[in-house]
Amino acid sequence: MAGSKKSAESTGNRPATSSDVARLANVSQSTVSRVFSDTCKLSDETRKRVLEAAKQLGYRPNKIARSLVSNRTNIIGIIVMNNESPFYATLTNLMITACRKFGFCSMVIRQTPGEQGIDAVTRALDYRVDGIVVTAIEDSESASEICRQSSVPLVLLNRYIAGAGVDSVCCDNLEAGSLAAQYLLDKGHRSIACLMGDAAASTTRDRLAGLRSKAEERNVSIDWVEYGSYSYESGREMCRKLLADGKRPDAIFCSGDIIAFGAMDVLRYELGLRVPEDISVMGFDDTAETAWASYNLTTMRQPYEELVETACQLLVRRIEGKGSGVVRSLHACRLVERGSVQSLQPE
Amino acid sequence: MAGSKKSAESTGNRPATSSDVARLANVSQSTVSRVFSDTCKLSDETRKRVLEAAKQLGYRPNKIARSLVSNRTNIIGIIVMNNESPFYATLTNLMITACRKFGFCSMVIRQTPGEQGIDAVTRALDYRVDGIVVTAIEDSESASEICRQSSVPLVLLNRYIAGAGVDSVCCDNLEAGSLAAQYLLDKGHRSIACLMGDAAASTTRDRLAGLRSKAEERNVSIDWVEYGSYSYESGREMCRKLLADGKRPDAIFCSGDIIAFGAMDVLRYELGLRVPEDISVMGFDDTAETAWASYNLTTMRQPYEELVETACQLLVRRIEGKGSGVVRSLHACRLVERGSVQSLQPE
DNA sequence: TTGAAAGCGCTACCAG
DNA sequence: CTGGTAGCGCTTTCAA
Repeated sequence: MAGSKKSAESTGNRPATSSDVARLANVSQSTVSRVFSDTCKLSDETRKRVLEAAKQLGYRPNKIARSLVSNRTNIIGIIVMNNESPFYATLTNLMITACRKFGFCSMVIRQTPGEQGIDAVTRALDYRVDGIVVTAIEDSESASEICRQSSVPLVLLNRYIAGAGVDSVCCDNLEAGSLAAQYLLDKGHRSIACLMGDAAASTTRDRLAGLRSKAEERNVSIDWVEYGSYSYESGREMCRKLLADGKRPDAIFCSGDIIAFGAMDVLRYELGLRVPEDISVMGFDDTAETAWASYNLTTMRQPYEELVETACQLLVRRIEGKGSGVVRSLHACRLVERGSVQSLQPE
Repeated sequence: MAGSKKSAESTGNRPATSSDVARLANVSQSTVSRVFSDTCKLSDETRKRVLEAAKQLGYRPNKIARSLVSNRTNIIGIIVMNNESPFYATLTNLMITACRKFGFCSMVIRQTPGEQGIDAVTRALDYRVDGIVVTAIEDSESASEICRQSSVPLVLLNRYIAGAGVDSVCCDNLEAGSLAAQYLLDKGHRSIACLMGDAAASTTRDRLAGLRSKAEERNVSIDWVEYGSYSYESGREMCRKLLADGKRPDAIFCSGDIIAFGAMDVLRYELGLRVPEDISVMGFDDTAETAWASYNLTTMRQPYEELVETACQLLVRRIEGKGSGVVRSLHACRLVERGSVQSLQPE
């Protein structure tokens, strides 16, 4: 149709291609390509002419076409699930920012409730993403398997799989749990209840294990443990259930801040208890809301930036073919003391 | 190197291509393509053979290659900025889900602080996304201009540009503001202060305008208005500033829930005032935290799902080349009455 | 330093 | 219903 008029300053309505630019600048298409891929050996004169023509036509290289031949999309797949929680939302946002910093775009894939983890990964793989980051996901094993088959690097963020050959980056939940226990114990708390998220997650298990071992080291046993999920509602329910049994711990350790918020609200507004005067509450993650005056929650801070930066760096190194054995990168948490834990010491 | 062995059950380490499958199934490459693009006219026999071969090789069509020829990536660019706020995080998550429902993947692009809005859009355009959704962005005009030039559909979500020829989907902020005023007035409040987010945003302006016009209709003037941004900290600061001036309104209307949280916390924990007994607070958006017992915030609910669904539908229709003039889709908000507004009526 | 030509993996057209 | 063939817009040899 309108295709015959090829002498063109204008390219009709379709985006200009390198050939269009070449024609206008009176050079070969290869030369145009070279200008935009910085394969430096070009005369200034030619480069200038090309750049001018490109500008005139509003030319920008088509990354899809580039990807096809270079076998690199410069896209990182970010696979998420429970993104409603502030913790994961933050992690995802930071991850997108970090990817950008390393020159990558982010394809965010949410694993839908009914969906297998492997299907979410496959959707990313279909676009030939250069690498994949997984935060929460069900069935990470098969996900990692399919990535290996496609030889696409995968890193687990805030998760790990024992024994599996997958790179992972998390905080040292074991140590953090232990630190939390130590803090609570030092403050004189002896009966400590635990409100835990998803029992299947490595993070949940490690936090409890760390807490427990430190407590036992000090001859305190952790007898009251509830499991639920990382959500406000679950925090409420677990708290209700705990207290309904007539248990009255000195302190409640929650494996996530959002659980702590739910618990605190039940304690204060359903049971009429004061926090921390009547009962202490401790969280985990240090999401933005912890600092809000209504909660003012003492918590273990995850080193967000560090985690994300490391994960991204690791992934990029893999993408560039560097890197050797399986990496399991562990990062220290830090106690952030606010006002939700009472000191029971006579001092 | 290893390229000569083309008889292959295995394709080395690279992903299998349609040609690999064709060879194994003893059909032409075109036939393989047909099987996977559902151009139905194929004998069951052939289809079965192809599918089997594909399975054996772990073949999946390369969407990048498909995109190059079909001129459709099936990717939607989602451009966000202030994604720290729960409201935008929710919107983004829902948008990703909606895109998926319509068969699209999401490339999430965060406009970095120093970056021009147009650059963020350009990054998406470089990947030839089929359409773009913009929530927060600076300088939407030039963004919309470049989309028009590339003839890539754009829809503004929770924003609009007066006069510009851009599709937009938002809630009816004017009406919502008016509804909020009506509610506050009906409850007997006469001196109403406003803590507003970003003064430049159409949403902010409309909410205030709606509130103001309804108030004036009832002979109440709105004299105390602070501007800031949609953040907890800003909420705190505005509230401090408001009350430090010795002003003591009956009620404070906040143009976003997160502002209200900051305000409530200052009222309660810095000024020792009770909400709602001493002063009433009303929010806007209905983010998840509003229902938390600590806040229990009365607010105007944005119809999230409806907004997102509409935006996605609109975008998809544009992508498919349907649709006519500029659409400005407006959606009603609904008052959600919780416990942060006191009735001043003698009743 | 530049140009010509091949080809990335796919769709789509045209024959048969 | 199936195969051959021509590109999509780009990078990358290989020559000149």
